[in-house]
Amino acid sequence: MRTHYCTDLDEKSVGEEVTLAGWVNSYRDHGGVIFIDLRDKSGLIQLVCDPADNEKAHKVASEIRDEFVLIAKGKVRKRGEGLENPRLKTGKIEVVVDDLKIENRSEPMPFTLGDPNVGEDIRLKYRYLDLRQKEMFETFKLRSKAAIAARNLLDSLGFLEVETPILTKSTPEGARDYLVPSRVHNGEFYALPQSPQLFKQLLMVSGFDRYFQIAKCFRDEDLRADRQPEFTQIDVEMSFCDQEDVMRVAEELLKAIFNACGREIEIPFSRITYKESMEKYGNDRPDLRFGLEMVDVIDLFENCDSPIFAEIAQYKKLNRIKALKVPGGDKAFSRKIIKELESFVAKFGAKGLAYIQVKEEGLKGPILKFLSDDAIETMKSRLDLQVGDIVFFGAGDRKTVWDYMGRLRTEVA
RNA sequence: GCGGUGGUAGUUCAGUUGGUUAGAAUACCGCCCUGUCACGGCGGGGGUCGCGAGUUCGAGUCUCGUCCACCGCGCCA
Repeated sequence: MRTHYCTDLDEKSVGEEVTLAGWVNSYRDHGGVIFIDLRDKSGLIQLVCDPADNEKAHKVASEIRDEFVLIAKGKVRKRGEGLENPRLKTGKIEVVVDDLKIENRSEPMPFTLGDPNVGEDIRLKYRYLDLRQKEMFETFKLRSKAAIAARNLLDSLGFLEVETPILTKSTPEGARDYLVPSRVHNGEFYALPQSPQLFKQLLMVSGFDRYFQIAKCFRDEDLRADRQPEFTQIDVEMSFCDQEDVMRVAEELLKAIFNACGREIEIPFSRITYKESMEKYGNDRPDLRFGLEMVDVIDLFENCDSPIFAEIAQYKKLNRIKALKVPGGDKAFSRKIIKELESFVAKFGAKGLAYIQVKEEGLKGPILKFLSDDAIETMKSRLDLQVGDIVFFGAGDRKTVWDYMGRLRTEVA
């Protein structure tokens, strides 16, 4: 029935009789000629219904509204001079319709496709409409490609794909289990797996050696913008291996997945120790797309005139005083923004947020008066301060300082 | 569980200090329009202002309660 997808056609198709099927993306009724942008999974093409060409098709076309489902038979024609649409992949051609069938009519749309401001609740309510959008289809396609690439790569490395049960016994980890009542065992419940670890030992001791699964995981915890209660995890397990083996498999896997999605990445990845990551970035999954490394300055406060800072500087193992220089930050951050950053870090246990501004006329900030001239000079060179910079300071026990300074780092980035 | 923000037309939003008949864009309906591609022109319909109380001569607007949504914290590897 259908002979082509919309974007299969191009200038080479001119003159061909084709049958297309799809949805009305938009229509323009000029009273005489009617234009229809027809959409299928491949993209758009313009249909033309001119009463001079075919009166019957034009009459059908005059009833058309957005999102009607059509089957259109017609001939591919090159568009005239100046009538081309460079924004369309098929913009140099159009299809002159000589037989138009309305397969299905559509109610008016409850929301505008492609409008990025439409709330997610309404999009989910009309999921079948939402999924018509190209971006939605591309997302599914990307996911499919990633999953297939992961399977192929792991298969090539000798991993066996397994599936483990969903209805299982609760294995108390950190997260709450989702529970499913059992009909057979009255009053008892199955738990849905938080992750598929439960069956690891069973397979490993049985000598399966290497296996993986692309597994659904369930955690009955509150959501975040980037966190769902139900998600998919690639679980890879291997026997008789060391850290290096595990990292190599992970790198190969990520390379294969990114490659399948059209991105080249370099392996091996750069590696830093846990300690270095915590000291410079304040967490164990640092965002390395920007610098903004925190710098240790605890030694400079050792004999300073502030009892609070001096006290903290006494215990170098447990405490930290970290400086975070934001180049050009003095100009970029208004008083108000700095206030907001202060209350931002306060949420994570910061007692305050000291800072030093680097002005034309010199350094400015309330903590300068506590520091010796020597310490200030050392600070200048250690942080390589330039006019226009701002430096934030976090002081206290190391876990707290790492946490809020690390969060501050990504917040200001 | 806690905090912040929001809820007004199908959708996205505006609505002044509490004051006449609650607006715009888009969508929808009707008429007109033969080269548009976000087509255009004219006209029209469409509202439990989340819900419930309260203050007031008068509430979309103020107060309290409640429900829902989003964002964050707690929680969550």
